[in-house]
Amino acid sequence: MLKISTWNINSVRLRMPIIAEFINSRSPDVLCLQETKCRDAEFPHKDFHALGYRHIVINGQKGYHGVAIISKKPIELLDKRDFCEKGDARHISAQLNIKNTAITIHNFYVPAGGDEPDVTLNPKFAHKLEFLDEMSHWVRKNKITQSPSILVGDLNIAPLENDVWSHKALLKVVSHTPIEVEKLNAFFKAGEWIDALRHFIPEPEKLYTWWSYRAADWAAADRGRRLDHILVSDYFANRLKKLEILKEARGWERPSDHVPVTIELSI
DNA sequence: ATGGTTGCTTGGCAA
Repeated sequence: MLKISTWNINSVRLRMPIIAEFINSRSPDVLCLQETKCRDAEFPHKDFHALGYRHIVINGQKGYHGVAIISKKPIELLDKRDFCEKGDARHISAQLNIKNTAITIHNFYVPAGGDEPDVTLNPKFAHKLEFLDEMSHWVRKNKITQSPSILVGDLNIAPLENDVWSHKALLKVVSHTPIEVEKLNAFFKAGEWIDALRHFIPEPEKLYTWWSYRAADWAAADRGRRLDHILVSDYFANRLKKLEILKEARGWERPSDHVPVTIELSI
């Protein structure tokens, strides 16, 4: 079995106590983090080593973005791809070998896209759409899904109607606009990815991984969105065994606004 | 319709 988790941590240094809490209770083989928000030299390697994770690859930058793959078993760094050539730390990939099977793990932090869903008024929204187009091109050109591949991360889009608390209320809110959903679906199609979360919990059940910091009472309002995703290539179609979306982590001490998502795969 | 919070860093952005 392979147990892999993804979590937008919103500052890895600040969140180390709850990362330890998560690791001690769930103990994934591989933990993928987004929004680490520190330079590579500032990454808390020692804390992860002490928790039993000695194999770490990181793509960090000062203050913004940043992704990491943290593993109990040896992993090999494959790539840190600069989508849209902006120098942002939004992707890292690594290879994990289990029982003579080479598994590629891609960890993404897709641009949030700002507040205004208009490419002419908002360059951040244009960047987000361009980033998604480039992802589709990349997955097709490099035949990413023709070998055993797992893609995780904060894709900053909730594609399905029940991936948000109100489809109608969010149609003009960045993360759920039709153009973003169309681009993300094009990416899904380009790789023939399997949506692992919806494999376990199909529509029309509501499914969220993020709750805003701005709600007075996030749990009572429960106005969430499914922004975090795990996609697997065809190799894993009959190997998906278990899913956990750890909603309670949103209520932990000094939480991230995202919660950890974990799947188990048989290899 | 608007404002609400958090993190990085100390003045505003970005989310």
